[in-house]
Amino acid sequence: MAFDSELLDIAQAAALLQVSEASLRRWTNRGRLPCLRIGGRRERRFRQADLMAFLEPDASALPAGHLCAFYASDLGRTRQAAKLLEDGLDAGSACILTAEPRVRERVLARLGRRRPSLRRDLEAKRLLVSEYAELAATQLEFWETTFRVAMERGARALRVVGDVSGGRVGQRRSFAEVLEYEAAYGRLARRFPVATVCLYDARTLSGLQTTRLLQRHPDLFRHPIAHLVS
Amino acid sequence: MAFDSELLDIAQAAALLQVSEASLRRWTNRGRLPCLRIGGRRERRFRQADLMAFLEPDASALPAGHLCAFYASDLGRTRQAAKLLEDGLDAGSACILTAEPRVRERVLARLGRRRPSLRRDLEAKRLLVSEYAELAATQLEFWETTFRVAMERGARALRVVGDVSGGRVGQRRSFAEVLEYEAAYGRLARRFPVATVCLYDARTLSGLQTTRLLQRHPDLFRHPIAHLVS
DNA sequence: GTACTATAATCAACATTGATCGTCAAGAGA
DNA sequence: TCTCTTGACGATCAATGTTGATTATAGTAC
Repeated sequence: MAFDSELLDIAQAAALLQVSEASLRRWTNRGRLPCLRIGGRRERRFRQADLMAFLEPDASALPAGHLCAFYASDLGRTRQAAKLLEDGLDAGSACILTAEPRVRERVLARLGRRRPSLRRDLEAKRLLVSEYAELAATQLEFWETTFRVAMERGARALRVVGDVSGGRVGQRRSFAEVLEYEAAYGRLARRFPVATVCLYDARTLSGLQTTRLLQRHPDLFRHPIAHLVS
Repeated sequence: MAFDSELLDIAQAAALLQVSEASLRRWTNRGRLPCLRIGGRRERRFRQADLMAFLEPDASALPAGHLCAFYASDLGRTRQAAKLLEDGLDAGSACILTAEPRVRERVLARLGRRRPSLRRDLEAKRLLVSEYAELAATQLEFWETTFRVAMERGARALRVVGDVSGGRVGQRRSFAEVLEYEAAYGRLARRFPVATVCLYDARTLSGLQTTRLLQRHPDLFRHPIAHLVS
């Protein structure tokens, strides 16, 4: 069977995705998978691009992008950061954890329990730890040089996990400054193959602030979020 | 085989649409598909544009899903709701607006200014307006029957815009009840080709509440959000 | 120009397929 | 555990696919 044509009938589409035709019919009937209809029998025709887009990316294989996530407890923060770093290291990415010392300790402790090779990851600089600089400009320079060095050392992908709410940053910077920093970081990170997850403490945010943060992380969303907040 | 030329012969057209030449002949003979004739043998030639136009879309602009959005002002609420309904009506979806009377008035007024045919849309039940029921169970039954009736009436896609924060619901129901309602609605809506946008007032939400709401609208996100909140 | 072959149209008869509905048991996830 | 999804089956209906035969034209070789 040849898949070289743009449009596929339901049998070809089922073979391509390795699912039953019944599932394709259910998915299209419920509007989850787009399809075209042709002829008096309204036969389905699928675009290859739609079928490939229907394959959801794996959570542990974050593609490059600028994302954010929220925690509602200190344990939640530790768990999220450790999981993201574990997945990144497993995927062979050069990873960077940025958080205040107490948080770093907890995350590394949890990570070490699940990952015996953690010490070697740190020594080989596959995992770097750092703390947010006082000045946003200083921090942005740090990212620029760190990303560049990592790429020169042969890294194929990067992963950044930052606890933005924690430590000095969350307390000393105004919220407007945080927003501005996020926007600037997004522009910088776009030039590198880096998957970034900014962690925020949901307990310290208002609803309005949370939505403003989401606007600064458009990679999170499946659809354009022009009207997510207004 | 190359399809880059403007005119396709019947073999190329059949390959493009993944149908038999016999069907193309039948469709052209009955005038359902335009084609050009050439030479003393009256051979068929097809324009690519005609072939693509013969493919009928089966999904509306927005794919089905259960989304939410936030507003920070009454005007923002009106604007978002009107825009979503306008897009839905343009896409041919059967649309439903659920909000308290004062909000409905404003949304319909704004929509009417941009859409002269609004009155006919209402009369033809392409656009329904309603209000949230006191009991969640009652409201869920309303959705079930409304969706079913709309589909039986020939609707190919549905669109729901609901102002959850507004009116009685936001005030009388506890936040936990809202969360539970959203989860139940999500399970119900999954069975229909419906694109739903639940509108929330960001001014009345805490950061924690906002993140909990986001968890109940996983269709918003590009990636699984198992770790978006913890 | 002629002769020959390949091709497309047309028509008819028949076999196949896909859509739609319902049901149901096994499996995957929460 | 319970719920939802998936794959599979059956039945029905109408459109589609297939095949064959015939005819006239297009393309090609001479």
